[in-house]
Amino acid sequence: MPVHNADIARAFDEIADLLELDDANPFRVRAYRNAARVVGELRFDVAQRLASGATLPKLPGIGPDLSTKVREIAATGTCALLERLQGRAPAGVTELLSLPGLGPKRVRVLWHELGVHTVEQLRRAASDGRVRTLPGFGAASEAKLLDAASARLSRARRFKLAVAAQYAAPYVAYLRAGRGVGEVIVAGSYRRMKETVGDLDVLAIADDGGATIARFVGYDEVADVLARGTTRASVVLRCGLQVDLRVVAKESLGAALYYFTGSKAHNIAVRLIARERGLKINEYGVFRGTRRIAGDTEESVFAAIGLPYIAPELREDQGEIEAAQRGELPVLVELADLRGDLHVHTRATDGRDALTDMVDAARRRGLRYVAITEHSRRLHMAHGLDAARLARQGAQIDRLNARLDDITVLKGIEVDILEDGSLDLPDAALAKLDLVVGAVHGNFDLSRAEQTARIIAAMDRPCFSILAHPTGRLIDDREPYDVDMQAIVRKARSRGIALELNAQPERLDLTDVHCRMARDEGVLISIASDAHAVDELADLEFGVGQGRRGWLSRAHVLNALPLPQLRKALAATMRADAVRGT
DNA sequence: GCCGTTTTCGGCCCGACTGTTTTCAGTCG
Repeated sequence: MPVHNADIARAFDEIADLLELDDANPFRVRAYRNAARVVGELRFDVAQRLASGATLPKLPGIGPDLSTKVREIAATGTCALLERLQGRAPAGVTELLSLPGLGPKRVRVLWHELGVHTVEQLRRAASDGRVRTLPGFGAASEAKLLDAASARLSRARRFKLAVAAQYAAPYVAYLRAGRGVGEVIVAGSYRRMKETVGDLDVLAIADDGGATIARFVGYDEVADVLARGTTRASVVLRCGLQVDLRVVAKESLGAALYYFTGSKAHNIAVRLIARERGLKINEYGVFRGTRRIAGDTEESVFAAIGLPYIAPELREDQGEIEAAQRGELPVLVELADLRGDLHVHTRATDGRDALTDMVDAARRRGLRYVAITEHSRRLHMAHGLDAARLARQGAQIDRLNARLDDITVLKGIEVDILEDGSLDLPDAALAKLDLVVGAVHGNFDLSRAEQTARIIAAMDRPCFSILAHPTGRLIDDREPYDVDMQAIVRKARSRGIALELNAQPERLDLTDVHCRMARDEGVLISIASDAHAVDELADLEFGVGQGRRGWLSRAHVLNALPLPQLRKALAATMRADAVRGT
């Protein structure tokens, strides 16, 4: 069973949890948490690299001891310390730590005094009235824990970014309409464009904090008020999404925005830099002693500690601070940089809108080209195209192009990569197209070696331009298939193939980590909507957000190329001369 | 457990809210 970075990260996180329950030195706990984060966000597979005989580079915060444990876990899936700690604690107890209102101290009391170590046991103990008898607990805590345990047993914990956006936008508009309310901004992981968010962190500038808080908790979607002070409040909406509001003074907006955008790891790293300069950063500003020297804008916060502005999507402590210090921050791609969309469906297969409507919608969004890429015949459910229908659609596109002057329709296909690595349509049919987007839509459960070989075989076909949604994952719904992304990236580079960053909010596939891996290897990314309806072209926004998290500049994005250069790049992937019978 | 042009020891980011331990610990972001 191969061990992946996520497994190593999980092991470190569990060690940290168990150490906390053991009342260990909090800085030791932090070291394990940091190690979990660092390993989890690496752009290469640790176990694979070690197995190949290579050594690990020095990783920040991972010293001799943790580095030994990384190797131990990579080889065995666990380590002696973890097993020893697990032997001392009942299974499931660490999950209690993730419930709101429970930290190590209180979990320890629940466990030692009541024998409670699972969420279900906690729910029972809280509903029986046993929790309130414990030292440090009362009736109020008991009720909150009952709610938290019941909620955990019944609902999902994180919201996809696009779903959170549907709740955020009207709530923000409602808050803005309040008397004396100025700017209202959603910070946190939402602003960093993370693919899922656990809650919304909202900042509001307001004259009267109390009135704004009152308006906030009075919103008609609010199901529960978790906390309510003079400058902060927390609520849960009926959909289960938690929203936190902070009311800040106008002159502190930059500092507050910076502080509450995070990430936590980024903030901690930057505050260390500030401290080395004799400065203190908090949500009110940047201070030298008691004197406030910056904080009205985020730019002023960065400037005060000698850094250029770092875009929110980069703030993960993944090298952006060092890059900023060296003056080497990337200029990130923007939605306006996209000149086209290279993955779009129509009613001919499983899309909902007609070819002309999709093209018109793309044109209205300012795109200069759009590729029609229907499913191929294997996907019966989607009424996939065979060679004859594909040819007929090609003729239709020719006629359409003849009367369009401000957008070009490209002929493409989203062809299925079959289990043996062959493609679902004959090379001769593919060779007539402008581009071929290849995709895995079945046989997800092949072994890593088989899946990798299958996809690489497909990429070796004469006509193959872009690998669609390269890991096949559906966020919270389907795990990515097991594939050696490093090998895929290398193959893409050698053949001039681009990898797709599928912008559908439930896919966002590539991940940010893989995006950056591809970028570092010089592989172009196609940020594509995979739209099945006119409205879904707007999903490009989420793809761009993910791409920015993956450090992409315009130069790394295939569909940021002007049409002539795009055609040139695509032509190199369509080796029609290698196809017989054309 | 990590780290080092103030350091190989003694530090390790910072403030608000809650509930309950009547002066603050625990938790959270």
